[in-house]
Amino acid sequence: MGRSPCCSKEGLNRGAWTAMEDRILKDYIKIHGEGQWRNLPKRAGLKRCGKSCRLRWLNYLRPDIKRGNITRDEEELIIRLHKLLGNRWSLIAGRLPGRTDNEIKNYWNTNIGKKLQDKQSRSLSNRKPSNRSQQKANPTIETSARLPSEAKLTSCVIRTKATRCTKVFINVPEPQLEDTYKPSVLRPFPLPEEPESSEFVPKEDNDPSNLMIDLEVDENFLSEFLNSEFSQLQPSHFQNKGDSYSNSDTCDPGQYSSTNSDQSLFLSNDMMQDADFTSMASLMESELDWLQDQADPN
DNA sequence: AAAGTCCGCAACCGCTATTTC
DNA sequence: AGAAATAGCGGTTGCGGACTT
Repeated sequence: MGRSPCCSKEGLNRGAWTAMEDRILKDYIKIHGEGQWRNLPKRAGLKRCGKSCRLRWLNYLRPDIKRGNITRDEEELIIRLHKLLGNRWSLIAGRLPGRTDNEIKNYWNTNIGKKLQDKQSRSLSNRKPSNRSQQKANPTIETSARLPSEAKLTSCVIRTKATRCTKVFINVPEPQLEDTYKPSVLRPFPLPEEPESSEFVPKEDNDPSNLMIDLEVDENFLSEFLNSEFSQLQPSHFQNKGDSYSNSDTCDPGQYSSTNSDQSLFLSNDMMQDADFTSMASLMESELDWLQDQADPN
């Protein structure tokens, strides 16, 4: 399906915005509101493409943008949310009022990701001589955009292209009849400050017992999930597409796919003591409770 | 003081999902 | 039904300031 470019690039300004342009855009949106980005530049008299205007507004000019350094609390929240959501920066930003996805993404790439990587490499070198394959096997290394593609395969949440999340993949655990859910298992990968020898022992990703269920999630499910009372969500939000372990849309869990169809929020085997919806909801509810507490202790 | 390097951030790019016609 | 338009997302780039040599 051919698409015309969002704007004709001829005669348009590029690069940093001037104070004048900012003012024009701000004033225009104050009067006419957001939206209609394609037509906005022409109407406002800006020599910018609509996309650029939208980005400038969302990431910089919006009145509710919080400026200033990311606090320690915010950083911790970002780390937690990133463990839960992967590189879904807009979802993470949604839990941090006043922060933009771009800001969080940049912060992650320049600060947190680097810290985690340093910690990781230090702990690896303390244990054994550095070994690429060992580093690759450790899921706590979340790679930044600038890392080579090989390194990206180490991540537990793989999204090679910008897509909206419409599916949830769950590893079905082996039957553990007596096990009941323990909140601690919700954090499948040790936090940076947690010792590696916690009770969590990652399973081999290519363990064939890790069946995957491709759950089709209805519209905006994840946002709903994050913003709603979990008790109000119904199992009907999911439609089991069946055994997708061998589904061509998915991939061998040990060789995370880099195809377009990979839109998974990956919940590891150890996050799930039970594969049914109730357990999944309670798992996420518990984690979100914790996050809520951090964001708003009252 | 000048040149080179590093790093953070804003902006851009290419893509998909959704909506509209 | 399907093409086009629009909105939104995450990855990547490049500018400019800070720092080092």
